[in-house]
Amino acid sequence: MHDLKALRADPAAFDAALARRHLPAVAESLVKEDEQRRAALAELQEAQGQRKGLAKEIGQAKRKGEDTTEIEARGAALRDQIATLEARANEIQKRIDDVLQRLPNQLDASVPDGKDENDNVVVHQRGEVPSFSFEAKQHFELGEALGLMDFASAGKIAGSRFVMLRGVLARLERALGQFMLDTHTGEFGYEEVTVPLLVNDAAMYGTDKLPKFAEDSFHTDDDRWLIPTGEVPLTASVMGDILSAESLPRRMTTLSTCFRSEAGSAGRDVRGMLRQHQFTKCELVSVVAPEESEAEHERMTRAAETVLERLGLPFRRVLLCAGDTGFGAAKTYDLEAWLPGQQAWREVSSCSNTKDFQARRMNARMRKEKTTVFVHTLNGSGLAVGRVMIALMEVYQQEDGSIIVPEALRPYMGGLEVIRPA
RNA sequence: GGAGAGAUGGCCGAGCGGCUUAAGGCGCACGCUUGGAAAGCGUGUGUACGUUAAUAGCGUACCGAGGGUUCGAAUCCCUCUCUCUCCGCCA
Repeated sequence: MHDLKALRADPAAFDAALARRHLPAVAESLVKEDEQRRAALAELQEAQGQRKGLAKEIGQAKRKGEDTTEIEARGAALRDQIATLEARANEIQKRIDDVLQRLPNQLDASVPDGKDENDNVVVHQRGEVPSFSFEAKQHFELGEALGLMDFASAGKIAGSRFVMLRGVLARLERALGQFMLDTHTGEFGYEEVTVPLLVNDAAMYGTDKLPKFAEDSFHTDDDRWLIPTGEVPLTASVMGDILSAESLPRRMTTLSTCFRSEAGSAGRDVRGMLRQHQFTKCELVSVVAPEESEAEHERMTRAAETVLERLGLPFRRVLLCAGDTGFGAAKTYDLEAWLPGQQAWREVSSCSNTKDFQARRMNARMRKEKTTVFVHTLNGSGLAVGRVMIALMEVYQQEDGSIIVPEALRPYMGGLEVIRPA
């Protein structure tokens, strides 16, 4: 959501921000609507004041036993007038909100211009891209050969874009999730939280998944949504709150299942478990004072990177350009792991600073001196468990199709060092 | 799923059509008092929008949420949400 007062104060800046997103200007028409809104509001408040006065007069007159027929008639007329004024003010407000709700967040000054992912900027790369003396396989070839990655059964019972992991591969996924949680809670001060996987409209709207991205998520018969990411329940948990300055920063992490309808990605990544309707992700969310969010963004991204480093997976940090930055984000770093089988860098984390964009939508504030200010919210994957597993399988694969378990994970795997065919 | 009770300011709690500008208490802040503290006394104590240079004033709205009745609603009516008690079912 956007600040109407800021728009009014500097319409040109508002349009300039939209232009960076390659969107048309709207400030002029919004400023006009806002003038109408305020005029209507002034009229309404004037009439409400009159109603208050009249009601008081009638009350006093009745107590004295005087006849109030005449004033009551004036009151009745006023009531109708107020109803009309109220309807008009609401209608203008709704028109403004409908436009504002659908406008993306303003980009941070440090975000590079650009059209799509080709204009993203690689910030740094960590770890060596491995070379193989044989032809590296893709994760699904490895997994199916091991007999531990079962797409056929999943397809039978659920459809495409689902998988059943078996045996030590199922355990590997579990191990990765535990390892991520332990790292973030133990070393980075995140509070572990288990969350509802079904949420209401308000939570989805507050985390900017509605109204624009309704078709990307699954909706239930009883009017709830399957969470597309743990970000939704974690962030929306402070919805409507006024937080004390001492309670910030608030850092939360959850290991949750996520659900995506993947409408509109037909034909993309159809093979394997890169893009599923259901996947596990360790999510990081921070709620911080406005002046802290930039530093928090770096800190959060470092937390996510640390997991990749411990697992010995080569990755790079990418700063998304203007055209590739998501709707709610002011600035986003993606972490991309190297997939030897695919010979490609693939996203395993996306860390965003939304600044006050979500906070405004869900009305989450903090106390500051005599007043309140909107908090800043950040979210990042720390990390996408399924995709990290894919990277791990491909990076640690051996010529015979076995997979070496990275040292950091062995305590979580009962000491297992190599995954071999079942 | 069935039956019942409830939701009021940071917290407790009264109010159940107009004298509410939401009583009273607790907490908190500031001041007085004191050698110092406690106690005591006094004053203040929410959010949003509008107006404004202003986080000063002034105005409007807000008693779980949304509708309705009325000249007037915390108070009456309807719908919904959540909490509690009991019953049923159940991992």
